[in-house]
Amino acid sequence: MQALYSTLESVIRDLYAVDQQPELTRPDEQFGDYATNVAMQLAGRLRRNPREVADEVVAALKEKLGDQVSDISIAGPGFINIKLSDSALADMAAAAPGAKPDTYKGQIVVTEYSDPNPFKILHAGHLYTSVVGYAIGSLLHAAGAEIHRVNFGGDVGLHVGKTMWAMLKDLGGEHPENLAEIPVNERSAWMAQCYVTGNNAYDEDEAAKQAIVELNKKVYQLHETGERETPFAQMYWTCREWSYEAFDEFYARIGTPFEKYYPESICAPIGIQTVKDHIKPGIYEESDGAIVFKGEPYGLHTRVFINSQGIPTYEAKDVGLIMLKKQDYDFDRSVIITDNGQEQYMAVVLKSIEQFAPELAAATTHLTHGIVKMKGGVKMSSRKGNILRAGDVLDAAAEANRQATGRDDEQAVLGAVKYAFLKQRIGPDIIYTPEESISLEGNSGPYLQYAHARARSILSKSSSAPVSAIASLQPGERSLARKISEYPEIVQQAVDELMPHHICTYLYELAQVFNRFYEHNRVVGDAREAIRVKLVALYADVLKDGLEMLGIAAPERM
RNA sequence: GCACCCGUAGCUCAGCUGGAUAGAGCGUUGGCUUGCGGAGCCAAAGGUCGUAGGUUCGAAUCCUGCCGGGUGUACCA
Repeated sequence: MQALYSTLESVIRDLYAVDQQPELTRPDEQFGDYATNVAMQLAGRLRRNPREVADEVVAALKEKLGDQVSDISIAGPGFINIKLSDSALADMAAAAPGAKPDTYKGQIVVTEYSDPNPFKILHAGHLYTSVVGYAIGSLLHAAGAEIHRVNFGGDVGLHVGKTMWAMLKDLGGEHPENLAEIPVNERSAWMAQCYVTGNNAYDEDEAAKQAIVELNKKVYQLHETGERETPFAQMYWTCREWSYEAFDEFYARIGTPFEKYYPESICAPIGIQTVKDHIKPGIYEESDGAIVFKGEPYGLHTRVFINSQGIPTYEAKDVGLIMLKKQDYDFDRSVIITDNGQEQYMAVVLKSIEQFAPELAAATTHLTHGIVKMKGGVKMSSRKGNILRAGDVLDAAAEANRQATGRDDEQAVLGAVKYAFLKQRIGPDIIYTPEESISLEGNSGPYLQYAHARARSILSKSSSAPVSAIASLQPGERSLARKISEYPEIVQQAVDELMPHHICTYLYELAQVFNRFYEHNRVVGDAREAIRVKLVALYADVLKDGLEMLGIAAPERM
């Protein structure tokens, strides 16, 4: 591919002495292996007939490529279609499984995603962003980056005040000893319920609202003073620990571990300091007792970084987080993945940082995804308690898998859920339908896992050594080789866009091509067994590589 | 009000750095019985790519207006 591209580029330079970036695409198989529209682009620039230009380019290409190609032809308004020789195509396929881009070679990249808040419950959205974030991290890693996966969450903030308020009510006051009565497996649910209760009280009861605001301040003070012994402090620290234990357990279960948690309490001091150090016109400014950044000059809006009570908002903590990440990792790039409700918010935060640390703002990428919605389009809110919990999603998938196969296969369950999330382009909302997400048929995770296991099974039945080089291919074999050879280009595209769904789309198409091949071509026992075993092995290797990059297991047997 | 995002088959989505007949899964209808794993394969039906213009040799893709849906917009996260 790369060689073909440079050849095409040099041919154009030699012929026309112009700097034209040619485009090489993978056309419909009937047209060839590669196609370029460069003749039509050049025709416009040179004011010539596109077919004539194409003729000249084709002649030069044939000259240079020699037996690398079996045919180069002109079609339609001036497309140049290139068909590789069988051996050249087979060589490309053979190199496909291990080929990786070097886009991020030598770079340190910090990825931050999932970001659940302690004292609240993990919902389907956290599951989604964990899966997607993990896959994006894998893409960066595959492209050569040294990757650090971190997680940011609010162990301080109004939601903690709300939860603590309801906890105090439920436990009859500051009685940390009563926490022992809550069964271990009910801790998360209890805290989630307290949050909902506290949130409702905050909205409906003025006295409760005042009390919650005070509790919020009190929690901040715990961090300032390091207090851990008072009954209130014991309650807070115990429940905070429960949250992180639950998070660890969850991430371990789904296979998306994190290297570090950045609690907001850690980010707050450095955030406040950074903001205060830059109180000057055009950066952070005092307004109505609060410290704000005015985004209007940049087409953005004004946001509060430190409120009039002196408490840092999420904005200041995010500033602190960015400073801390830089201190800890000295990254070349920081990738933050959140839902798209944060897009304009983050734009303000980054614009404010740009005013005093432009290089830091420039090295930060904010990727946003949609919200997980239930079928029917109802947005889930942990504030109201009508949420689909992360555990519920996995449990439903496990139950469906059990119904379908009569077995408990955690790998298939995770594969189903992860793939259902990953196959969709990152950006728009995700309409989550439990029944569909766990489907074992069609474009699904288990389909691909099964495809891989099946291919391995075929290989285990053959005693034939795969050929080292393939000289010629029959039509079905050629289609398979051609599809396999596309893999590196797909990975490159996924890396360039940081879009894992390209991998999903490709792997599914690959499996379809294979199944068609396999339907009509015997492998074990056939005269062409050595060649076909080679192709099946390459196919299985690409499936495995792709699935694992997505964070999906590729079992040998199912 | 202003800003941003989204409208492709009954449903869920690919395709969007402009290109050759708009693709897939699910669902619907009809085929594939003895062979390497049928979680499969083959076929049919189903689309004014929200809408009206514009740019272009060429527009689902780029630009503008409109319609419909969503999000954000100062002391929540």
